[in-house]
Amino acid sequence: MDKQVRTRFAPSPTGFLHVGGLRTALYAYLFARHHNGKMILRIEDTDQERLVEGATTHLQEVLSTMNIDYDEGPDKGGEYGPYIQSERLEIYQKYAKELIEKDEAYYCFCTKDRLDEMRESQKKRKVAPMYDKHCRTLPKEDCEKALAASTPHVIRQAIPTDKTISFKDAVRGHVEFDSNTLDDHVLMKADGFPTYHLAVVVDDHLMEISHIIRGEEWLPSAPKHAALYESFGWDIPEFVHLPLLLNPDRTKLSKRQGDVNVEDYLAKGYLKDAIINFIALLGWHEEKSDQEIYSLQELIQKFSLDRVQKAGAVFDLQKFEWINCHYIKQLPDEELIEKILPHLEKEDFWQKNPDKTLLKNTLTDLRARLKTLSDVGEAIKSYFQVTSHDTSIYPHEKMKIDLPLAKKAIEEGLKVLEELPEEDFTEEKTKEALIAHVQKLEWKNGHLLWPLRVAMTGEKYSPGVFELLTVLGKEESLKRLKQALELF
RNA sequence: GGCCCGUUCGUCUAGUGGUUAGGACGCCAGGUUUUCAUCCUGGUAACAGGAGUUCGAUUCUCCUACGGGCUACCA
Repeated sequence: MDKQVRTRFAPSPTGFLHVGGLRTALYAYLFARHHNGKMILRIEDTDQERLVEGATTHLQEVLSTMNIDYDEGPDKGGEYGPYIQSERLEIYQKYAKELIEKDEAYYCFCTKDRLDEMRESQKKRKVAPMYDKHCRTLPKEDCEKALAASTPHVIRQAIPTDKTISFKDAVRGHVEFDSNTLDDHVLMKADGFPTYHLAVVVDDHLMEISHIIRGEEWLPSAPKHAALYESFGWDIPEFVHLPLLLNPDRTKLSKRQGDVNVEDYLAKGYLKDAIINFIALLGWHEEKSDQEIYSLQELIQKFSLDRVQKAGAVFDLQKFEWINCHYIKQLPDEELIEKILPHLEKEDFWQKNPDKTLLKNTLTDLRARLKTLSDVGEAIKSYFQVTSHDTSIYPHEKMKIDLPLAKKAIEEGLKVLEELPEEDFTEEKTKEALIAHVQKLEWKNGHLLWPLRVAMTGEKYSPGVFELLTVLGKEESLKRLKQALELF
């Protein structure tokens, strides 16, 4: 790469960060870092109506928590600023004027009514709805008169006629369009703001962006941008149109079919490393490799544009959960506890009994149970409380045990456990002792273990007897068993 | 309707002019812990269709089908 690599992520501040946006940002970041280049954050707020207050700050925060550490942007500064488009209006106006002078753009005074009518009739005749270029041939005098009278107007791009516009896309190769199918779309709106098409081209050029990495939904407007570069006489950066992220039904990923915001997943307790890992693999994969787990550093080292997939990728929650599980299992004790605490604080049982020692004892079992951090309550509540004593659980079909027998089992268990010293409340020792007793009684394991487990938790599903005994310790275990005995 | 893009197991993907088309998630079965979760073992499952090039195409070319995206003074 002879020129310095400069990529940008250019969201509009209209709300939360979409996972598709995160992937675009991630790829821009990975590519820039891989080539020792720069990544820029640029805020595209040219649509005043869709602005959401605080969205820019929020965007910056989320990127930062995801460790996507861009080099230039509204909050970081840089030599190519300002990085917020609403602060660059004079720049766009200047370049729009230049296009007018070059006859590459023209003033348009058409009213909304006229345009609506025109489109309506085009639809009726089943022709492509496009601007009819009415003002493109407006006599100069009329145009000047209208301008002098301050008639509301826009500036439209004068798309060349009868031309093939082609460009190279890093993912798709050579792409070409017939210029006659391209609309003379608006470059400058009546409110003095540019549209995306003008702003993006001007800014990418001025900010010396080398690779335009964005979603595939932009591919149809890329030829217009290419034409604009040509009108200005500028070099065209490399286009990189990423395949779309998809719903399970293969439409463009959207709400209604699940969460799409990064902050939703963060809040649910998906780890950021897991999110990055999962998102990165949606549309990119290392050559000749089966690897599934990648750190951010590893991604930077291995990422390349030519391994980007052409087809869209379904956002598959199950695989996402699996990756998240993987990362949770690898978390060291201290970190796991730290991450889990905020989710635990919502739980009744924790508010009543915030026993950190007990929590620590559950960690091994907890790692096997968590899909997301927010599952923590469900996963360990039986260690903290006896939630219910549903006696209907005891006469269980499979176990062929009825209530009197269950009671007897608890008594037998108690006998053994009372004699076991506190320090022998480990998985191995409790198992040894209880199984030996089962053999002595000539029972089946389940006849003793099942009632003990339910007695200690009051639940149909819970951790195993030996785990419970180990985590709870002698005192608490015996207390619970005796309690159960009274209840039944 | 028009324009553009795409198509390997259900999903994410690896791969090659000659392969038993590989892995992961999921699912199913078995094992461990007589619950659940974890863990281990095994299994299920794909080159959209047609034509051409070729001794041979999943791989190269074309066509068709299907899917998707775009089609605003939104981005």
